[in-house]
Amino acid sequence: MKSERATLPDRELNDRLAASGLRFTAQRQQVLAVLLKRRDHPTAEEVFIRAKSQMPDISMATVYNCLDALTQCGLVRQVHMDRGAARYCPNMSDHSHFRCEGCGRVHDIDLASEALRPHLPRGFQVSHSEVSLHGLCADCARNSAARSSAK
Amino acid sequence: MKSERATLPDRELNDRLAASGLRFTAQRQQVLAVLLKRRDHPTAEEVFIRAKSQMPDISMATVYNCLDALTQCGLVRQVHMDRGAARYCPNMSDHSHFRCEGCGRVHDIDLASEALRPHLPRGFQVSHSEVSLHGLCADCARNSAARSSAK
DNA sequence: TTTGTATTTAGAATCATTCTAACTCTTGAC
DNA sequence: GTCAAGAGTTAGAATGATTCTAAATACAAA
Repeated sequence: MKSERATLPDRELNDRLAASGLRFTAQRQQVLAVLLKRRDHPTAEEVFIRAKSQMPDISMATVYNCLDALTQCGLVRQVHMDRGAARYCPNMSDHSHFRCEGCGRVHDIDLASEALRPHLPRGFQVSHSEVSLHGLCADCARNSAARSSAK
Repeated sequence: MKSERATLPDRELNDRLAASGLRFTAQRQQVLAVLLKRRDHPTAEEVFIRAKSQMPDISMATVYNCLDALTQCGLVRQVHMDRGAARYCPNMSDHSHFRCEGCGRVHDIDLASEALRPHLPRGFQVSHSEVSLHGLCADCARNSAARSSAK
């Protein structure tokens, strides 16, 4: 899980968009900035709220459009944890996600989906895979252990 | 991935339901029968259509209720592949799913989520995990290879 | 400039799912 | 057996996330 530069230069965004036949726009820049600032896997609605605080006229439809555009050009990934809203992640390395049932946070896990390939039946070709884990993160597990031994 | 008996006796269903404080009903029996008959991971709507052909008065709300009840008492699992409708699987062994982008079928894959545990950071406790794979199944991969070499 | 295309926007539409309230069926107490 | 209480079923309304639509706007190339 290598860390990426905190701020991706606009030039990079521009080039990536152009490579997919998409234009650089202030809204797309803003949405990407939101995702890079706090890498906490926000939902589209959370992205909307954060983006709106900087850019009050942005609309929900545009946030969805921008998230799509950024996903298309390979700067962002959609993450599906529960059955609820999709989340967005700017960490493009091959990794998995863990959602803590205690604090609700989604953690990046260094488990490459590439590692699953050997388990496939002969002849199957994987184009994409997703691993989602649920449980207690280290902090919450410690707290819950402490709580139950205290009573 | 051991195969289960094609028809689970009603007695078993009754016992499992009772163990969760639920009653045996004709609708729950019918919904389970649908899932056991064709183990093709149908959505709630597909279950509804199939159940309705045998039991014309059953409603969608009841199908959801029955699927919940069967999930609760451990006879059925929800499977989440795309962002769309949840699917239902009566294979309770620890396995994963592969959705073929060619034929749309969902295949059971003998990949225990238990196998992922060693990859977790120290202190994390997993209560549940799900692996979903996408690509081409052996049949579709073969067909697509044949098609592209023919042209 | 002009013109064509991409993008943004608000709101309507859609899809899967959950909720609600009325009705029905079971079960257990008498 | 009768009856009340609690489960379960039902249709339809409500919800939440997302996509679609149509009009307005902004760009980019000619």
